[in-house]
Amino acid sequence: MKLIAAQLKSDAAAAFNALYPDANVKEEDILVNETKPEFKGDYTIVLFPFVKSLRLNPAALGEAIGNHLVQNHDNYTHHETVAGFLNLSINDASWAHYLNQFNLDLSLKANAGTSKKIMVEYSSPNTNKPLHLGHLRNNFLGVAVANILAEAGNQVGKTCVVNDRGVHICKSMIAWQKFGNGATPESTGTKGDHFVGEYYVKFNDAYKAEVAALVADGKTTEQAEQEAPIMKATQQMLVDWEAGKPEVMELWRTMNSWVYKGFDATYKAIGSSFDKTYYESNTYLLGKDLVEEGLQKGVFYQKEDGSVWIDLTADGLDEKLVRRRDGTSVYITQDIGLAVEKQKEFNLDESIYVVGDEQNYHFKVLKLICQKLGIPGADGIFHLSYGMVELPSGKMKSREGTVVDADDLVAEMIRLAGEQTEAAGKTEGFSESELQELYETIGVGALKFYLLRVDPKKKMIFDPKESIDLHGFTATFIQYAHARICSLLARTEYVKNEIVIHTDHLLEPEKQLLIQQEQYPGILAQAAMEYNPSALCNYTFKLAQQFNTFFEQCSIVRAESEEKKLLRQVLADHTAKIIRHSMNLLGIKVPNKM
RNA sequence: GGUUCCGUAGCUCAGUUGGAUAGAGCAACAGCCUUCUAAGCUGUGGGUCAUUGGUUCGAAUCCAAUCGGGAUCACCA
Repeated sequence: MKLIAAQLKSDAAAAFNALYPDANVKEEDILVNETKPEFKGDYTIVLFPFVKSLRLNPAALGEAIGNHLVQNHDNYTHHETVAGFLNLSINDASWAHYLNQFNLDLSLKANAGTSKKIMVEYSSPNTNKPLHLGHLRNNFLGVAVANILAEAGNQVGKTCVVNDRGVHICKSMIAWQKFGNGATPESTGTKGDHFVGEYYVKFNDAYKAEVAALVADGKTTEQAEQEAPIMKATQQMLVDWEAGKPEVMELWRTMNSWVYKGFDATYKAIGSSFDKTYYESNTYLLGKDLVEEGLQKGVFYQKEDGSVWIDLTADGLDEKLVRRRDGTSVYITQDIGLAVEKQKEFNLDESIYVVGDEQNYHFKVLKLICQKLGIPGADGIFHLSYGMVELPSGKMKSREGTVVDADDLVAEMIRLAGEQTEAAGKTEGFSESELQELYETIGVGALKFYLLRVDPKKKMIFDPKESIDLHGFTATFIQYAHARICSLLARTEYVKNEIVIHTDHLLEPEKQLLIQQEQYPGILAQAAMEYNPSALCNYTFKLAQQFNTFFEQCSIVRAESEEKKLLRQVLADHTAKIIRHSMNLLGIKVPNKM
């Protein structure tokens, strides 16, 4: 089935070519907009692009094309050219036809662009501290983008690379050895990732104290930082870990297992899941062979001290180290190795990395090196770069204790959702467990929407006061519209049936809602093409807004006729279906009543 | 300093491959519940689209310069 706007494009192209055979106008040359409310019409064709080549003034051209369309097609009833814009009115029968044909799955499939094999990597936690606000944006983006790409016809997997080794992990291990006295998450009643995070903080406190003491003894700060016993012990532990020393390995496994238990709970609460998890402890040695290979191919070169480099100055970048003097590999080398590994395992057309924009340079380099090495799938590497989340007071800084913890934030949002629901007196008819579910739906939904509604590429400000607002441009607003529709359809005994909807003249709110609904497949395709969930947020909010206007002005209970009643029920039903569909892609639940 | 991203209403953000009088939400103000859920609706005020120049029928959008801000340029990850 063809959407009305798409049909208009092809009809208009045909009209151009019939009237001006030399023009050779293609469908994609034609720009169709929704007609602005102050003008008569539903859709608008922009004439300016053709004015010059056809040597006609806009008014004459609009008149000619408009006449041709109205005379040759039943579905255009009226045209009017205003300053180079050809406004066309669509006849009600066409809208009725669209409504009867409405099938979300079919129309989306018809619009599906690609069918690639895609892997989305996101979340990338460290096992020395709990997830924070920045991780939330990352996770929400990862899930939403994966969902959207899958809906657009691709085969999509989700993966997570856990940073479970390294000096920072050893820090919390050392601190636990020193100060833990055998405490566990169970013994202290603390969530595992928070428990381990506390020892990471304890490490830093102890380290700071040791450094201060050494400086008081007359050492320079630099010396003190190097010689502090706790730091030395940490470095020794890393060496022991790499050597596989049993007691270190056991402590490492135990503490990581605490963290994973904590992460699982967080992921469950925010709806994140993965098809495959990579652990850096397994992948950090990958890529070593590739250095040799690169040397042989002449992609890399060796300096006198033995370190290995790649020269990217011809590509406008710098020289980049890929293997240290001592023969150990660096971060980027592991990433190249992992890219190869992923490719072997999944044979991807596209490998997406959801990673903050502070790593733009890193991923440019990664892709370039992979391409130069001729690694399969290198061209499909795509860094989905997103901006940092900042607070109104500025950046989050762990040193200043301004990092917003993910679990705390989720809990607070749910609590506030409950508080506001009760304050609004909307708890009647719910069981205790239903209420709990509703609060989660509202609280978590609000948080997700708040973080997803901004263009991923842009940095954003997280204003706690604003984020808990459940009015206006929020998930709650959309959820509320959905709940209203559900209760409305139940109350007015909506029975879907096959009768032809005879629309006697559509009212403005009805038509506006229709036009809005018709945009959905295009918006979804755009969101997939741009890897941009915020396009869905903006659209869905606009749709809900449009519905609310319609809801105020077009009564179903007191509809003028049975046809009108059914028409409005169908419009409401379709609105709810689109809301459910799009919110589901965003990872946001919608309640049937609230 | 090199590279790169950004600058739109008091605040947070939209603004399609350049198109009509630059739009939402929040905040402020004024209305609307004996009628389908008021977490809603309607209305008012609020703009040098950082600045200057250029490209053209037409610029928030493209180009250049300037000002202001962020990120990055580790034998860290």
